Amino acid sequence: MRKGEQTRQEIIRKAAPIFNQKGYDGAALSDLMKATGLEKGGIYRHFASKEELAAEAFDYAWGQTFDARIHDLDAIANSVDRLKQLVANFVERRGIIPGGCPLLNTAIDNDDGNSVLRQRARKALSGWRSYIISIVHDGIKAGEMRAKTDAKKLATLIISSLEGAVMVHRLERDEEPLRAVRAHLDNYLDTEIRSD
Amino acid sequence: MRKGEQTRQEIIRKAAPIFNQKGYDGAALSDLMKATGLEKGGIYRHFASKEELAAEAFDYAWGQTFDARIHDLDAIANSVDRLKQLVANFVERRGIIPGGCPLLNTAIDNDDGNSVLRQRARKALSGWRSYIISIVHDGIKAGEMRAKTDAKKLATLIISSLEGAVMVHRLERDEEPLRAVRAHLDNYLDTEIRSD
DNA sequence: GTAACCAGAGACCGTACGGTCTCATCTAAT
DNA sequence: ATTAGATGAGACCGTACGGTCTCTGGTTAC
Repeated sequence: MRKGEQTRQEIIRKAAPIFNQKGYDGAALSDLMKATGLEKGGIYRHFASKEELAAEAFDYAWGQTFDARIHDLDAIANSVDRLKQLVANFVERRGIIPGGCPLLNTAIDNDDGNSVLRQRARKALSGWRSYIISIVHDGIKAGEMRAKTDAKKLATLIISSLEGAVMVHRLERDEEPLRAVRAHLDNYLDTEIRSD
Repeated sequence: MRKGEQTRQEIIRKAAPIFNQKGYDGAALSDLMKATGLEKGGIYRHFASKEELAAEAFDYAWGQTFDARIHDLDAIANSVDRLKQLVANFVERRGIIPGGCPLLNTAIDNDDGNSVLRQRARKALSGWRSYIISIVHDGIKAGEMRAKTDAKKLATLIISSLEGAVMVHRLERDEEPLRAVRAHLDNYLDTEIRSD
Protein backbone atom coordinates (compact mmCIF):
# COMPACT_ATOMS: atom_id res chain seq x y z
CA MET A 1 0.00 0.00 0.00
CA ARG A 2 1.26 3.44 -0.90
CA LYS A 3 2.20 5.55 2.05
CA GLY A 4 -0.43 8.11 1.09
CA GLU A 5 -3.17 5.52 1.34
CA GLN A 6 -2.01 4.51 4.80
CA THR A 7 -2.09 8.13 5.88
CA ARG A 8 -5.55 8.52 4.42
CA GLN A 9 -6.87 5.61 6.41
CA GLU A 10 -5.25 6.89 9.56
CA ILE A 11 -6.79 10.32 9.09
CA ILE A 12 -10.21 8.67 8.75
CA ARG A 13 -9.62 6.59 11.87
CA LYS A 14 -8.54 9.60 13.91
CA ALA A 15 -11.20 11.90 12.53
CA ALA A 16 -14.15 9.58 13.10
CA PRO A 17 -14.44 10.17 16.87
CA ILE A 18 -14.11 13.91 16.41
CA PHE A 19 -16.94 14.15 13.89
CA ASN A 20 -19.03 11.76 15.97
CA GLN A 21 -18.58 13.77 19.13
CA LYS A 22 -18.73 17.30 17.74
CA GLY A 23 -20.81 16.98 14.61
CA TYR A 24 -19.85 18.18 11.16
CA ASP A 25 -19.78 21.91 11.86
CA GLY A 26 -18.46 21.46 15.37
CA ALA A 27 -15.44 19.50 14.20
CA ALA A 28 -13.03 22.22 13.13
CA LEU A 29 -10.11 21.58 10.84
CA SER A 30 -7.90 22.57 13.74
CA ASP A 31 -9.38 19.71 15.79
CA LEU A 32 -8.66 17.27 13.02
CA MET A 33 -5.13 18.65 12.68
CA LYS A 34 -4.49 18.15 16.37
CA ALA A 35 -5.94 14.63 16.33
CA THR A 36 -3.99 13.52 13.29
CA GLY A 37 -0.81 15.43 13.98
CA LEU A 38 -0.89 16.74 10.43
CA GLU A 39 -1.03 20.25 9.06
CA LYS A 40 -3.83 21.44 6.85
CA GLY A 41 -1.99 20.64 3.66
CA GLY A 42 -1.34 17.11 4.81
CA ILE A 43 -5.02 16.49 5.31
CA TYR A 44 -6.29 18.21 2.17
CA ARG A 45 -3.90 16.24 0.02
CA HIS A 46 -6.02 13.17 0.72
CA PHE A 47 -9.51 14.63 0.70
CA ALA A 48 -11.12 17.09 -1.64
CA SER A 49 -13.09 18.73 1.15
CA LYS A 50 -14.06 18.50 4.78
CA GLU A 51 -17.30 16.94 3.67
CA GLU A 52 -15.56 14.10 1.88
CA LEU A 53 -13.51 13.35 4.96
CA ALA A 54 -16.60 13.48 7.16
CA ALA A 55 -18.40 11.04 4.88
CA GLU A 56 -15.51 8.58 4.97
CA ALA A 57 -15.26 9.00 8.72
CA PHE A 58 -18.94 8.23 9.10
CA ASP A 59 -18.65 5.08 7.03
CA TYR A 60 -15.74 3.97 9.18
CA ALA A 61 -17.55 4.78 12.43
CA TRP A 62 -20.69 3.02 11.30
CA GLY A 63 -18.73 0.00 10.13
CA GLN A 64 -17.14 -0.37 13.53
CA THR A 65 -20.44 0.16 15.29
CA PHE A 66 -22.35 -2.25 13.11
CA ASP A 67 -19.69 -4.91 13.50
CA ALA A 68 -19.96 -4.62 17.26
CA ARG A 69 -23.72 -4.99 17.12
CA ILE A 70 -23.66 -8.15 15.06
CA HIS A 71 -20.72 -9.57 16.92
CA ASP A 72 -20.88 -13.37 17.23
CA LEU A 73 -24.45 -13.35 16.00
CA ASP A 74 -24.00 -16.06 13.42
CA ALA A 75 -22.96 -18.47 16.13
CA ILE A 76 -26.51 -18.47 17.45
CA ALA A 77 -28.76 -21.02 15.80
CA ASN A 78 -32.22 -19.85 16.80
CA SER A 79 -33.28 -16.66 15.06
CA VAL A 80 -35.24 -15.27 18.00
CA ASP A 81 -32.23 -15.71 20.20
CA ARG A 82 -30.17 -14.05 17.51
CA LEU A 83 -32.37 -10.98 17.68
CA LYS A 84 -32.13 -11.00 21.45
CA GLN A 85 -28.36 -11.12 21.19
CA LEU A 86 -28.46 -8.26 18.73
CA VAL A 87 -30.31 -6.21 21.33
CA ALA A 88 -27.87 -7.32 23.99
CA ASN A 89 -24.89 -6.34 21.85
CA PHE A 90 -26.45 -2.98 21.18
CA VAL A 91 -26.82 -2.27 24.87
CA GLU A 92 -23.53 -3.71 26.03
CA ARG A 93 -21.11 -2.99 23.22
CA ARG A 94 -21.56 0.72 22.99
CA GLY A 95 -18.72 3.19 22.94
CA ILE A 96 -16.75 1.56 20.15
CA ILE A 97 -16.52 5.02 18.68
CA PRO A 98 -16.62 7.84 21.23
CA GLY A 99 -19.63 10.10 20.95
CA GLY A 100 -22.40 7.53 20.84
CA CYS A 101 -24.24 5.96 17.95
CA PRO A 102 -22.96 7.51 14.69
CA LEU A 103 -26.25 6.80 12.96
CA LEU A 104 -28.26 8.75 15.52
CA ASN A 105 -25.77 11.60 15.57
CA THR A 106 -25.49 11.92 11.83
CA ALA A 107 -29.21 11.56 11.24
CA ILE A 108 -30.09 14.40 13.59
CA ASP A 109 -27.19 16.59 12.51
CA ASN A 110 -27.93 16.33 8.81
CA ASP A 111 -31.62 15.92 8.29
CA ASP A 112 -31.99 18.94 6.05
CA GLY A 113 -31.28 18.92 2.35
CA ASN A 114 -29.60 15.97 0.74
CA SER A 115 -26.07 16.24 1.98
CA VAL A 116 -23.61 13.47 1.40
CA LEU A 117 -23.69 12.68 5.10
CA ARG A 118 -27.43 12.27 5.13
CA GLN A 119 -27.23 9.82 2.25
CA ARG A 120 -24.56 7.82 4.06
CA ALA A 121 -26.74 7.69 7.15
CA ARG A 122 -29.71 6.55 5.10
CA LYS A 123 -27.65 3.78 3.61
CA ALA A 124 -26.44 2.73 7.03
CA LEU A 125 -29.96 2.59 8.40
CA SER A 126 -31.27 0.64 5.46
CA GLY A 127 -28.42 -1.82 5.76
CA TRP A 128 -29.12 -2.35 9.42
CA ARG A 129 -32.80 -2.80 8.83
CA SER A 130 -32.15 -5.28 6.02
CA TYR A 131 -29.95 -7.28 8.31
CA ILE A 132 -32.71 -7.59 10.89
CA ILE A 133 -35.33 -8.33 8.27
CA SER A 134 -33.28 -11.19 6.92
CA ILE A 135 -33.01 -12.69 10.40
CA VAL A 136 -36.78 -12.52 10.69
CA HIS A 137 -37.28 -14.12 7.29
CA ASP A 138 -34.94 -16.91 8.31
CA GLY A 139 -36.87 -17.30 11.54
CA ILE A 140 -40.19 -17.60 9.81
CA LYS A 141 -38.83 -20.04 7.26
CA ALA A 142 -37.35 -22.16 10.02
CA GLY A 143 -40.59 -22.10 11.96
CA GLU A 144 -38.92 -20.38 14.89
CA MET A 145 -41.01 -17.23 14.48
CA ARG A 146 -44.71 -16.92 13.95
CA ALA A 147 -45.57 -16.85 10.29
CA LYS A 148 -47.60 -13.68 10.59
CA THR A 149 -44.62 -11.70 11.90
CA ASP A 150 -44.16 -8.48 9.94
CA ALA A 151 -40.42 -8.39 9.41
CA LYS A 152 -40.19 -4.74 8.42
CA LYS A 153 -42.32 -3.53 11.31
CA LEU A 154 -40.36 -5.59 13.77
CA ALA A 155 -37.07 -4.24 12.44
CA THR A 156 -38.37 -0.70 12.68
CA LEU A 157 -39.56 -1.26 16.20
CA ILE A 158 -36.25 -2.68 17.37
CA ILE A 159 -34.20 0.06 15.75
CA SER A 160 -36.45 2.91 16.86
CA SER A 161 -36.75 1.91 20.47
CA LEU A 162 -33.05 1.17 20.83
CA GLU A 163 -31.96 4.43 19.24
CA GLY A 164 -34.50 6.36 21.26
CA ALA A 165 -33.17 4.74 24.40
CA VAL A 166 -29.69 5.90 23.44
CA MET A 167 -30.93 9.46 23.21
CA VAL A 168 -32.53 9.32 26.65
CA HIS A 169 -29.49 7.56 28.06
CA ARG A 170 -27.15 10.24 26.80
CA LEU A 171 -29.25 13.04 28.14
CA GLU A 172 -29.69 11.50 31.57
CA ARG A 173 -26.35 9.70 31.72
CA ASP A 174 -28.19 6.71 33.14
CA GLU A 175 -28.29 3.14 31.87
CA GLU A 176 -31.90 2.65 32.91
CA PRO A 177 -33.49 3.53 29.57
CA LEU A 178 -31.27 1.03 27.78
CA ARG A 179 -32.09 -1.68 30.28
CA ALA A 180 -35.80 -0.89 30.20
CA VAL A 181 -36.00 -1.07 26.42
CA ARG A 182 -33.92 -4.22 26.30
CA ALA A 183 -36.14 -5.92 28.86
CA HIS A 184 -39.21 -4.91 26.94
CA LEU A 185 -37.88 -6.13 23.60
CA ASP A 186 -36.66 -9.41 25.09
CA ASN A 187 -40.05 -10.05 26.57
CA TYR A 188 -41.82 -9.07 23.38
CA LEU A 189 -39.65 -11.34 21.27
CA ASP A 190 -40.21 -14.27 23.60
CA THR A 191 -43.95 -13.88 24.02
CA GLU A 192 -45.17 -12.41 20.75
CA ILE A 193 -42.67 -13.40 18.09
CA ARG A 194 -41.30 -16.81 19.07
CA SER A 195 -43.39 -19.71 17.84
CA ASP A 196 -45.16 -21.55 20.61
CA MET B 1 -46.16 45.13 29.09
CA ARG B 2 -43.20 47.28 28.13
CA LYS B 3 -42.44 47.32 24.43
CA GLY B 4 -39.05 45.79 25.03
CA GLU B 5 -40.62 42.75 26.62
CA GLN B 6 -42.90 42.28 23.65
CA THR B 7 -39.92 42.45 21.33
CA ARG B 8 -38.09 39.95 23.48
CA GLN B 9 -40.92 37.47 23.24
CA GLU B 10 -41.18 37.94 19.51
CA ILE B 11 -37.48 37.34 19.07
CA ILE B 12 -37.84 34.09 20.99
CA ARG B 13 -40.82 33.04 18.92
CA LYS B 14 -39.05 33.76 15.66
CA ALA B 15 -35.74 32.30 16.77
CA ALA B 16 -37.13 28.98 18.03
CA PRO B 17 -37.64 27.37 14.61
CA ILE B 18 -34.21 28.50 13.47
CA PHE B 19 -32.41 26.94 16.41
CA ASN B 20 -34.57 23.83 16.13
CA GLN B 21 -33.81 23.36 12.46
CA LYS B 22 -30.15 24.36 12.37
CA GLY B 23 -28.89 23.63 15.83
CA TYR B 24 -27.06 26.03 18.10
CA ASP B 25 -23.91 26.48 16.04
CA GLY B 26 -25.75 26.25 12.76
CA ALA B 27 -28.09 29.10 13.65
CA ALA B 28 -26.04 32.16 12.82
CA LEU B 29 -26.80 35.58 14.19
CA SER B 30 -27.42 36.64 10.61
CA ASP B 31 -30.19 34.03 10.36
CA LEU B 32 -31.79 35.32 13.52
CA MET B 33 -31.50 38.89 12.23
CA LYS B 34 -33.24 37.96 9.02
CA ALA B 35 -35.99 36.07 10.83
CA THR B 36 -36.67 38.81 13.34
CA GLY B 37 -36.08 41.77 11.04
CA LEU B 38 -33.84 43.27 13.68
CA GLU B 39 -30.19 44.25 13.56
CA LYS B 40 -27.61 42.79 15.85
CA GLY B 41 -27.95 45.57 18.39
CA GLY B 42 -31.68 45.08 18.55
CA ILE B 43 -31.29 41.46 19.46
CA TYR B 44 -28.42 41.82 21.91
CA ARG B 45 -30.28 44.48 23.85
CA HIS B 46 -32.63 41.73 25.07
CA PHE B 47 -30.25 38.84 25.54
CA ALA B 48 -26.83 38.71 27.12
CA SER B 49 -25.60 36.14 24.63
CA LYS B 50 -26.60 33.83 21.84
CA GLU B 51 -26.71 31.01 24.37
CA GLU B 52 -29.26 32.81 26.53
CA LEU B 53 -31.49 33.36 23.51
CA ALA B 54 -31.10 29.73 22.45
CA ALA B 55 -32.09 28.55 25.91
CA GLU B 56 -35.23 30.71 25.93
CA ALA B 57 -36.04 29.58 22.42
CA PHE B 58 -35.74 25.95 23.47
CA ASP B 59 -38.08 26.47 26.40
CA TYR B 60 -40.58 28.09 24.09
CA ALA B 61 -40.28 25.34 21.48
CA TRP B 62 -40.60 22.63 24.07
CA GLY B 63 -43.58 24.32 25.67
CA GLN B 64 -45.41 24.41 22.37
CA THR B 65 -44.47 20.82 21.61
CA PHE B 66 -45.43 19.51 25.01
CA ASP B 67 -48.76 21.32 24.90
CA ALA B 68 -49.52 19.68 21.58
CA ARG B 69 -48.70 16.26 22.96
CA ILE B 70 -50.96 16.55 25.96
CA HIS B 71 -53.70 18.26 24.00
CA ASP B 72 -57.19 17.34 25.22
CA LEU B 73 -55.74 14.59 27.35
CA ASP B 74 -57.56 15.51 30.54
CA ALA B 75 -60.87 15.00 28.77
CA ILE B 76 -60.20 11.26 28.68
CA ALA B 77 -61.34 9.41 31.75
CA ASN B 78 -59.55 6.11 31.48
CA SER B 79 -55.83 6.37 32.08
CA VAL B 80 -54.86 3.68 29.56
CA ASP B 81 -56.81 5.51 26.90
CA ARG B 82 -55.12 8.69 28.01
CA LEU B 83 -51.72 7.16 27.34
CA LYS B 84 -52.92 5.92 23.98
CA GLN B 85 -54.08 9.42 23.12
CA LEU B 86 -50.73 10.79 24.21
CA VAL B 87 -49.09 8.45 21.72
CA ALA B 88 -51.62 9.45 19.07
CA ASN B 89 -50.98 13.14 19.69
CA PHE B 90 -47.27 12.56 19.45
CA VAL B 91 -47.62 10.93 16.05
CA GLU B 92 -50.25 13.21 14.63
CA ARG B 93 -49.46 16.61 16.10
CA ARG B 94 -45.90 16.94 15.00
CA GLY B 95 -44.48 19.95 13.26
CA ILE B 96 -45.73 22.53 15.72
CA ILE B 97 -42.21 23.91 15.61
CA PRO B 98 -40.40 23.32 12.32
CA GLY B 99 -37.37 21.10 12.61
CA GLY B 100 -38.83 18.19 14.50
CA CYS B 101 -38.85 17.36 18.19
CA PRO B 102 -36.85 20.03 20.06
CA LEU B 103 -36.00 17.59 22.81
CA LEU B 104 -34.40 15.11 20.43
CA ASN B 105 -32.57 17.85 18.54
CA THR B 106 -31.25 19.59 21.61
CA ALA B 107 -30.30 16.38 23.37
CA ILE B 108 -28.17 15.17 20.48
CA ASP B 109 -26.72 18.59 19.72
CA ASN B 110 -25.63 19.30 23.28
CA ASP B 111 -24.75 16.07 24.99
CA ASP B 112 -21.25 17.11 25.91
CA GLY B 113 -20.37 19.17 28.91
CA ASN B 114 -23.05 20.82 30.97
CA SER B 115 -24.23 23.59 28.72
CA VAL B 116 -27.30 25.59 29.57
CA LEU B 117 -29.10 23.96 26.66
CA ARG B 118 -28.36 20.49 27.91
CA GLN B 119 -29.80 21.35 31.30
CA ARG B 120 -32.94 22.72 29.70
CA ALA B 121 -33.34 19.54 27.68
CA ARG B 122 -32.87 17.42 30.81
CA LYS B 123 -35.56 19.39 32.56
CA ALA B 124 -37.88 18.99 29.60
CA LEU B 125 -37.35 15.26 29.53
CA SER B 126 -37.86 14.86 33.22
CA GLY B 127 -41.06 16.90 33.07
CA TRP B 128 -42.41 14.78 30.27
CA ARG B 129 -41.53 11.58 32.07
CA SER B 130 -43.15 12.82 35.28
CA TYR B 131 -46.31 13.59 33.39
CA ILE B 132 -46.52 10.04 32.07
CA ILE B 133 -45.64 8.54 35.43
CA SER B 134 -48.44 10.42 37.10
CA ILE B 135 -50.92 9.07 34.55
CA VAL B 136 -49.73 5.58 35.36
CA HIS B 137 -50.02 6.15 39.08
CA ASP B 138 -53.55 7.40 38.57
CA GLY B 139 -54.29 4.35 36.47
CA ILE B 140 -53.06 1.94 39.08
CA LYS B 141 -54.92 3.74 41.85
CA ALA B 142 -58.11 3.67 39.79
CA GLY B 143 -57.65 -0.01 39.05
CA GLU B 144 -57.44 0.65 35.33
CA MET B 145 -53.87 -0.53 35.09
CA ARG B 146 -52.32 -3.62 36.54
CA ALA B 147 -50.92 -3.00 39.96
CA LYS B 148 -47.51 -4.41 39.10
CA THR B 149 -46.99 -1.86 36.30
CA ASP B 150 -43.63 -0.13 36.63
CA ALA B 151 -44.50 3.49 35.96
CA LYS B 152 -40.97 4.69 35.35
CA LYS B 153 -40.10 1.86 32.99
CA LEU B 154 -43.28 2.35 31.05
CA ALA B 155 -42.64 6.07 30.72
CA THR B 156 -39.10 5.40 29.54
CA LEU B 157 -40.32 2.86 27.03
CA ILE B 158 -42.93 5.18 25.56
CA ILE B 159 -40.57 8.14 25.31
CA SER B 160 -37.66 6.16 23.94
CA SER B 161 -39.55 4.34 21.26
CA LEU B 162 -41.43 7.43 20.11
CA GLU B 163 -38.33 9.58 19.94
CA GLY B 164 -36.42 6.83 18.18
CA ALA B 165 -39.22 6.56 15.66
CA VAL B 166 -38.92 10.28 15.01
CA MET B 167 -35.25 9.87 14.22
CA VAL B 168 -35.94 7.06 11.75
CA HIS B 169 -38.85 8.97 10.29
CA ARG B 170 -36.74 12.04 9.67
CA LEU B 171 -33.96 10.10 8.04
CA GLU B 172 -36.26 8.11 5.76
CA ARG B 173 -38.94 10.77 5.32
CA ASP B 174 -41.51 8.06 5.79
CA GLU B 175 -44.34 7.83 8.30
CA GLU B 176 -44.04 4.08 8.65
CA PRO B 177 -41.77 4.09 11.71
CA LEU B 178 -44.15 6.35 13.58
CA ARG B 179 -47.12 4.17 12.68
CA ALA B 180 -45.27 0.98 13.53
CA VAL B 181 -44.24 2.22 16.96
CA ARG B 182 -47.68 3.61 17.67
CA ALA B 183 -49.33 0.32 16.73
CA HIS B 184 -46.92 -1.55 18.95
CA LEU B 185 -47.43 0.73 21.94
CA ASP B 186 -51.21 0.70 21.52
CA ASN B 187 -51.23 -3.05 21.47
CA TYR B 188 -48.86 -3.27 24.42
CA LEU B 189 -50.94 -0.88 26.49
CA ASP B 190 -54.13 -2.78 25.75
CA THR B 191 -52.79 -6.27 26.34
CA GLU B 192 -50.13 -5.88 29.01
CA ILE B 193 -50.96 -2.76 30.96
CA ARG B 194 -54.74 -2.48 31.00
CA SER B 195 -56.41 -4.39 33.82
CA ASP B 196 -58.38 -7.40 32.64
C1' DG C 1 22.24 6.29 -8.12
C1' DT C 2 19.20 9.08 -10.03
C1' DA C 3 15.13 10.90 -11.70
C1' DA C 4 10.30 11.35 -11.37
C1' DC C 5 6.87 11.65 -8.39
C1' DC C 6 4.38 11.72 -4.08
C1' DA C 7 3.47 13.69 0.50
C1' DG C 8 3.29 17.20 3.84
C1' DA C 9 4.27 21.89 5.85
C1' DG C 10 2.61 26.14 6.59
C1' DA C 11 1.92 30.79 4.91
C1' DC C 12 -1.85 32.92 2.94
C1' DC C 13 -6.77 34.28 1.52
C1' DG C 14 -11.50 35.77 1.86
C1' DT C 15 -15.45 35.16 4.59
C1' DA C 16 -18.46 34.87 8.39
C1' DC C 17 -18.81 34.42 12.98
C1' DG C 18 -20.24 36.22 18.01
C1' DG C 19 -20.00 40.15 20.44
C1' DT C 20 -19.39 45.45 21.68
C1' DC C 21 -20.21 50.24 21.52
C1' DT C 22 -21.97 54.66 20.27
C1' DC C 23 -25.40 57.35 18.94
C1' DA C 24 -29.91 58.55 17.06
C1' DT C 25 -34.65 57.88 17.82
C1' DC C 26 -38.76 56.49 19.90
C1' DT C 27 -41.69 55.79 24.05
C1' DA C 28 -43.90 56.99 27.99
C1' DA C 29 -44.28 59.23 32.41
C1' DT C 30 -44.87 63.78 34.27
C1' DA D 1 -44.84 69.73 26.05
C1' DT D 2 -40.82 68.26 28.11
C1' DT D 3 -37.59 65.05 29.42
C1' DA D 4 -35.45 60.90 31.13
C1' DG D 5 -35.03 56.46 30.00
C1' DA D 6 -35.81 52.62 26.91
C1' DT D 7 -34.90 50.82 22.40
C1' DG D 8 -32.70 49.66 18.11
C1' DA D 9 -29.36 50.64 14.16
C1' DG D 10 -25.24 49.56 12.38
C1' DA D 11 -20.31 50.41 12.23
C1' DC D 12 -16.67 48.13 14.28
C1' DC D 13 -13.56 44.44 16.43
C1' DG D 14 -10.90 40.25 16.99
C1' DT D 15 -11.07 35.52 16.00
C1' DA D 16 -11.57 31.28 13.69
C1' DC D 17 -13.24 29.11 9.97
C1' DG D 18 -12.68 26.17 5.31
C1' DG D 19 -9.90 26.13 1.59
C1' DT D 20 -5.69 27.12 -1.73
C1' DC D 21 -1.05 27.25 -3.17
C1' DT D 22 3.75 26.85 -3.31
C1' DC D 23 7.76 24.89 -2.00
C1' DT D 24 10.62 21.50 0.40
C1' DG D 25 11.71 16.99 1.69
C1' DG D 26 10.82 12.12 1.39
C1' DT D 27 9.62 7.92 -1.22
C1' DT D 28 9.74 4.80 -4.80
C1' DA D 29 10.55 2.90 -9.32
C1' DC D 30 14.07 2.09 -12.64
